[in-house]
Amino acid sequence: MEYNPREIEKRWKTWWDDKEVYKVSNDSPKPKYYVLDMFPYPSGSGLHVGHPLGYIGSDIYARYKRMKGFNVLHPMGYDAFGLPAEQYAIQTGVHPAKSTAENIARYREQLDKIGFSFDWCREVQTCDPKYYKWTQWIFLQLFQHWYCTDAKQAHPIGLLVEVFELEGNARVNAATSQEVIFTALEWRSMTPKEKDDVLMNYRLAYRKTTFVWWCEALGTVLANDEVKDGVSERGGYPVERKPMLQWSLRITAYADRLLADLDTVDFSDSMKKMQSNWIGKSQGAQLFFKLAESSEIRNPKSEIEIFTTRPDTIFGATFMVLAPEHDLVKQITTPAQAQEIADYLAYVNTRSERDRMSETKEVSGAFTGAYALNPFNGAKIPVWIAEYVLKDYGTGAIMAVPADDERDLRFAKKFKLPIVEIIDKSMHPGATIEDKLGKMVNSDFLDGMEVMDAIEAVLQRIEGMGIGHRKINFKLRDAIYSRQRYWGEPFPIAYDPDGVAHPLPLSELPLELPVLDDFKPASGGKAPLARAEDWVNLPNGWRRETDTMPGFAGSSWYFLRYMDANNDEEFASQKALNYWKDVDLYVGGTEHAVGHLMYSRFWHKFLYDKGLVPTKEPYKKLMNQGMIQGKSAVMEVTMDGGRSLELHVPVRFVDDEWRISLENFAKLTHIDNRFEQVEPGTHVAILTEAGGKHIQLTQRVEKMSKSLHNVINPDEMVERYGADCFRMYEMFLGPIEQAKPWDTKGISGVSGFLRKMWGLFYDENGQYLVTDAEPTQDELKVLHACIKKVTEDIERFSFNTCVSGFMICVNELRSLNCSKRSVLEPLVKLIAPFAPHIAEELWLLLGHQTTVCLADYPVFDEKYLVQDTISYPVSINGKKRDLVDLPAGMSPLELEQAALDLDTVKKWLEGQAVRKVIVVPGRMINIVV
RNA sequence: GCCGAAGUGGCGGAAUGGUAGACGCGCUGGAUUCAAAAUCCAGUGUAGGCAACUACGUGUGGGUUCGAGUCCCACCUUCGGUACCA
Repeated sequence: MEYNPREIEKRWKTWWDDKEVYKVSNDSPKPKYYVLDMFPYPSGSGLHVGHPLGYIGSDIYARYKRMKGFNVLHPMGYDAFGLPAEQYAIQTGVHPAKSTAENIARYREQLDKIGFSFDWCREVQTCDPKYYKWTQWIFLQLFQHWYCTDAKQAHPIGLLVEVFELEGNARVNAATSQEVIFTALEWRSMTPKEKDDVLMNYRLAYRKTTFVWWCEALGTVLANDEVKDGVSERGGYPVERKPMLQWSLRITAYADRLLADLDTVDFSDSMKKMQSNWIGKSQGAQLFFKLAESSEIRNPKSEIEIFTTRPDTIFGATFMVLAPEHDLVKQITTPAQAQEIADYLAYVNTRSERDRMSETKEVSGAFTGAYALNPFNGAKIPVWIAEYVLKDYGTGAIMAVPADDERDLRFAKKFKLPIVEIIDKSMHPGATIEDKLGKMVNSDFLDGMEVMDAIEAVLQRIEGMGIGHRKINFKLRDAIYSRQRYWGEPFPIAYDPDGVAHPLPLSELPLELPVLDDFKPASGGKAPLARAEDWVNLPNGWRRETDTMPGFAGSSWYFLRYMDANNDEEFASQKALNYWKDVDLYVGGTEHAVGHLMYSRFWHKFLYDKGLVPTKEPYKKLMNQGMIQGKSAVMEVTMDGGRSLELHVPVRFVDDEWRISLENFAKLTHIDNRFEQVEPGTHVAILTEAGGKHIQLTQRVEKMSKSLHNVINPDEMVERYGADCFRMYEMFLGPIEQAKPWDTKGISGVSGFLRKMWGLFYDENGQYLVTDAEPTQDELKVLHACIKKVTEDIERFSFNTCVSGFMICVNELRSLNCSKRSVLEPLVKLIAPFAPHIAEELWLLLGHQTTVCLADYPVFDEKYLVQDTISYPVSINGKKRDLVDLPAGMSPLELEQAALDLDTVKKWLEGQAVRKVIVVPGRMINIVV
């Protein structure tokens, strides 16, 4: 009987489905283990070989844990709302629901071929109303809660209203954007709309006019992490800052906890670092600078509020800078400077974010004409505006200390502003401007103090004088939660004629998307939903919110839904939540480091505050899988006129020497119309030609992508080599967390290995070879060495070395001619997580009736690994000179003597005295001369 | 600029401070075949030598150690994150 993966794999897939082998119960005496993959967005181009890498790793681990006696939850689903389906709908008129369903079906088909042990009964699709009912519900919970910074947790908004009724907001410590203090009396006299506006400043989901990233091409607002390098992450379109009324989530309320609890989770250091940088906690002081009296200023009472981490440098503050968008700019600009400021603001407006980023060394700014007073010595300091101060960070205003800040220094030099030295760093040669080192000078009462002491001294003085206070600032900003798009969750919110936002009752959830046939954004920054007038306008005169939720809404809690995916009464039952608790192993790409992971950690903490989930963190351990890169074929062409072009040639047209024939080259115009510009020999100089019949191309390792024409389809690999082989080869490529190029050639090695393993059961004549004979010591040693290696390596997610361990084992069993049941049976169990189909088939051949997936994982026994002789390397001065087999159990002294007696050693020692001999029993012998 | 990860044969990669290059691809030679594919056997870091063997070898330069791919210091390169964060 020959190894026929196609036939075997098909049969076992059906068998697993029929027997519901992978169905998981929420009711089990076994310990739980939750293995989760980051669910995919089902794109139109299907899976390429890079996508399943993490899924295979997690599937191996899930299968391993199952055989180790755990009740393993290993689900899969789809992040199914999103822009591409909607863009596609705008272009083709195909409803996003339809194209998404088709893409999901395609993904499912591809995933099914690879033999994953997913429990598909628990599948979630974020665009399914049964699912987004609960996304909407959690949003409403956020809407109906505020964050109390005293209790360090979320409380119902009703509690806040009670306090307002009793005593106003003066003593409420909350994460809030409310700036005005009011009394109980003032509260009670507010109109409903005014009250709603106040409460909005406290809600965890709130509506506010904010400067947002507006993307004209996509017709929507984007979140910070959806904007990369000044363009939209999806599509690469330009974006601009624009003030708009938007829903936001107050993630900043949880900044401190999101940072602190990183210590409790098992993420890589780099991942933790990325998150803590994103949160960006800094300690300093918030303080106020009064404006100098002047009849030219419209509002001389104003103060400028600043944030600084270096209050000690205040005597070196020779000017102040406001962000161009700062509210005070209009009020304080003097008539004499009005034109200059207007010109500068106009200039800032023309600058795209990309311009701003590309020239960070170039400073620009304008003088407002106003002066502020140094609160300590009353010195008059000019107030400027400049691009380098950001509206969203701190208070949008700074005191500029050119002597101690590089940017301030550049600015001072350019605009000829004074520079006052305040820190003597002569004691610390090599210290940089950022180092908090040196002695204070020219600084009044701080003179002579070390920087660290001066910071504390000035903080105490500031608080004593009542001009400011200590403050912790975060870089993290609230997450913009509105998208002016169709294909997302509708907000379960309606506005009354006064514009007060009202939540929909639970009984009206899910609020389903209305059916539309035109998905283009409506005019004026309005979402497509505004077109569905019957849906928007309610009988009582209220209007529905027409924005939809962003991509991260559905993905912020999906891991909880898997625990109880078909529950219509709750997002998941408390019983299920308390059984599964949290994700033990989460596998996914690094690209979600700051987006998805932060949002879902935030939602989880909120649900924890509400007592709805039992754990503070959703993910115990995070594994990052590396990218599988493609090899693309690049043709560099120089057009007439010297313009050069880089074209990606589809790799299927490329031969082994990375060339393309002229014949195939001619076909390329049908694939990419850019090739129409390129005609060989005529108006194009092609880089290298080989023999006149081919064009030589350059190989480049880069991201696998449709546009680079270097995609390898997993279906083809499975079709040709089988799923088991594909799974093992993906693992064999290298460490799972590293990026590595795909090379189809190498797969034959794994394919040969599987056939060799099969060959232990059947010879080439189809003769069944397995016997019940007693295994020899050598055979048991080979087996147990493999059990030990594989088990240890699975535990540390080193799947590539597991595969080579299997290869070594099978090679050795072959050379021992071993086909004994007592050796092969454990081997089949051992390999089952990696190659489940062939394992089931061989398990059946060995006479078992039940699935190998639930067999006990083999345990290695040290006693088979003890060696009679040990092969000792003998070194002289650390250089290996000989190798000698010596009986195990020799004493160090005996080993030393045995080494010194060797001929090689004698030869090398000739004429030299032995100074020392180092013996590590079981390891090595080193002779020092 | 800052933060993080990584630099090992022709290639993917392996190596608790203790035999560098496991395993696989590729390549070379041989067996089988009319031939090819497939399969099997042997070899394969570089240089010199018929060989035994010798020298050199883990990005570069130093250091610690009996012994360094692994630890420490400085630098170079690549990749990822971040970007005027006060």
